[in-house]
Amino acid sequence: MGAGETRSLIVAAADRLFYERGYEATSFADIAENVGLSRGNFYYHFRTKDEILAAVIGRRMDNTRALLERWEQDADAPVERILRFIDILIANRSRIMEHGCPVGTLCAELAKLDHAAQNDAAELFTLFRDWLARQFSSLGRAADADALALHLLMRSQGVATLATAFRDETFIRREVADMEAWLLAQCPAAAPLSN
Amino acid sequence: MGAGETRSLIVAAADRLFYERGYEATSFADIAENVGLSRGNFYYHFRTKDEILAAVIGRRMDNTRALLERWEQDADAPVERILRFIDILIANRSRIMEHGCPVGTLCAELAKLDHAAQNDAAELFTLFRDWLARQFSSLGRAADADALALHLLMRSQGVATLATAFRDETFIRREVADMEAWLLAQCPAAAPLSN
DNA sequence: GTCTATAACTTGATAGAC
DNA sequence: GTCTATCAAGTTATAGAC
Repeated sequence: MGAGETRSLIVAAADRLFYERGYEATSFADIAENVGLSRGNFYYHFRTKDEILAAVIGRRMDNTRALLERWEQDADAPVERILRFIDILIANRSRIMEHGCPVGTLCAELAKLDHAAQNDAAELFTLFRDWLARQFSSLGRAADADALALHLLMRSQGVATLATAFRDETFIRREVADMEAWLLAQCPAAAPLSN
Repeated sequence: MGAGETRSLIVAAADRLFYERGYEATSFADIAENVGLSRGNFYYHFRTKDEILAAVIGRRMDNTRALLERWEQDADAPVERILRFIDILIANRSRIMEHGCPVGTLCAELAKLDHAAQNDAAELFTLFRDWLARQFSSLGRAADADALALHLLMRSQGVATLATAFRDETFIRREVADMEAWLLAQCPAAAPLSN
């Protein structure tokens, strides 16, 4: 097994464990055991825990960029694209009820640890924020596109947090329906006579 | 110094540290040092970390009940009372931008640790949920009072999470204004002719 | 009720053999 | 590139003197 491949396995395992258990609660031993490596060998690939975290954030950045690109290719209409974003609350509901949103919970934990990488983690939010803002701009809401993007991000984070606390799938579905109704109400094309 | 008093000091210190640094990242040594106690003596008051967590959650439950009672006494109108709830995002904005919401972040962390006390922590949310639902009921929205309460809780959680990630006070104030507008729109008295 | 001393273990991290 | 052996420091937790 090549070094690059082993490194990828380590980052993938760390990504999953950081999400499921949290960054602080995940030890080198946990990750090494998960990959089937000895603790000693682990340090050949990553010298510090901060290095693994940086690699995990980088991996999530790549995956998120790929996801947003896919949404953009799969749907032409901005509203359809934004609906894809909203739908992740439904698609990932089980994991969200168990472990929350991967981005929101990582940012919250790093903020408490006053970790140097907290701004890098927030960049994951920025990817969604800018992508959503571009969709709202295409929708004819260029003036407040960023505020609309943040509002939608805010809702998804609130839903994820309460879904984790109450483990209530009905709540998720109700709020998703409310978000979709809100989205359609934001579309100027829905009220052509008012222009 | 009596045992009860020392115990109170420990719980108060743990409450603050759990909020600022997180439960997992706070050690017995941190708490003991904060209170000015030796590590050994600490175990006279609390035998396990779970016991401290239970005491901290109990303290927060008491403080929350007192807070909700105060809001109820300070304002007679349900709308006014709900506005008090929304206002904590403004009043506590600095600490929220640094450490998030004390309830949301604790629930998220305990969920990841799969901790036995995660349901007890969620009861903190339930206090707000039931109190808000009572206010919405008084407002003439008995039919969907619980859904409205959860919606408002959801928004406050979303705002807290993004405020921590982006450290953006303007965002908080904009979303609070939006929440207040939403609240007034929910009030049936605002549209008497439609009844 | 408070302290020191210490046990038993896990943590992140290193050195060096293969 | 992978391993074993090992390190110092930190973790929860206990025993026993004062």
